[in-house]
Amino acid sequence: MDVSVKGEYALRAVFELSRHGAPEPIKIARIAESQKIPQKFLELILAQLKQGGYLGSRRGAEGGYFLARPADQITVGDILRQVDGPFQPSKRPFEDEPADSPLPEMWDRVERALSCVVDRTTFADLVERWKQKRSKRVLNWQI
Amino acid sequence: MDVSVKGEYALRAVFELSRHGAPEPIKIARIAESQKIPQKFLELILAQLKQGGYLGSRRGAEGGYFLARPADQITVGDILRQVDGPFQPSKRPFEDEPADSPLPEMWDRVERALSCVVDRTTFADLVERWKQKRSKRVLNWQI
DNA sequence: CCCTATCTCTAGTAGAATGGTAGGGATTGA
DNA sequence: TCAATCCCTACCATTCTACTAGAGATAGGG
Repeated sequence: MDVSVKGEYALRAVFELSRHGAPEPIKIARIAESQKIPQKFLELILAQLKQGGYLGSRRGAEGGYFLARPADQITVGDILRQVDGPFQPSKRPFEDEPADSPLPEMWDRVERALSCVVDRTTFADLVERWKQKRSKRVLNWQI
Repeated sequence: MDVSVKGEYALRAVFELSRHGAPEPIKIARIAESQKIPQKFLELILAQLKQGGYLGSRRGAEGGYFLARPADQITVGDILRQVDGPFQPSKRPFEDEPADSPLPEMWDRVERALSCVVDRTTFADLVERWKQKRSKRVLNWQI
């Protein structure tokens, strides 16, 4: 019931792109540095996210990655599912399980609860919260 | 974001004990058979659950396992945490993460959402639902 | 008091997943 | 052209998962 490091890296990378907002691409190296992700590993992750249609890229000098659609149309759940695969709490039918087991119904509830958070949180939301946190820190700093 | 087979087995085993309800112990072999769990694997799981204080056991002939406390005082979350370890969605502090990242807060929300299901569902609840399902089936069968 | 059914404890293990690394090849902007 | 960048394939060490094996401890029945 935990998220892989890869998943966390993917979220951080997409957050970095969302936060920047600008249309010009950002280099892998810069994302890797500012989010402390091993660069070569990040390359694989970003390729996977591009493959899923969430990111676009440009190669050559001054190339880099950018969001393929607005930040408010990409959810945390999208990204996690893309890199870690679908997260069913338990393998769905679970062969040879007694037919009247109450567990599948519970797994449904778990999945819905999870979905309520990850499929409703967009990267625009995350950026919003990050900005709020930031302005608070500056406020404290001024006092 | 999924539960191990071991976790699922543990839940099924405790459900089996809860469903039976009686104070006399139930044999590993019987649980293994009725819930389709490899017996030797189940032995390890049950030992772990006993170690956690959720089950008790008696050895020798006519021995077996039983609930160490009433089914309405054991939650799904208890059992999952005992066998799979604490499920933090992401490794808590996550070293070298930018301090103002909005992700930790989101992981908190995920954890709370998860907790709302697994820590509020007791085995008494599961047995209750199982009975309802069962009586419905019988009803259909009679028609 | 013995014998057998049961739990208990320690190891081992094949296969998959995780979290990377290495090294070059393809493109593009200047 | 050339240098910076993404792209692609392969590899690899370690850990985790889902078991299996086998012997030991113990309690009830006869």
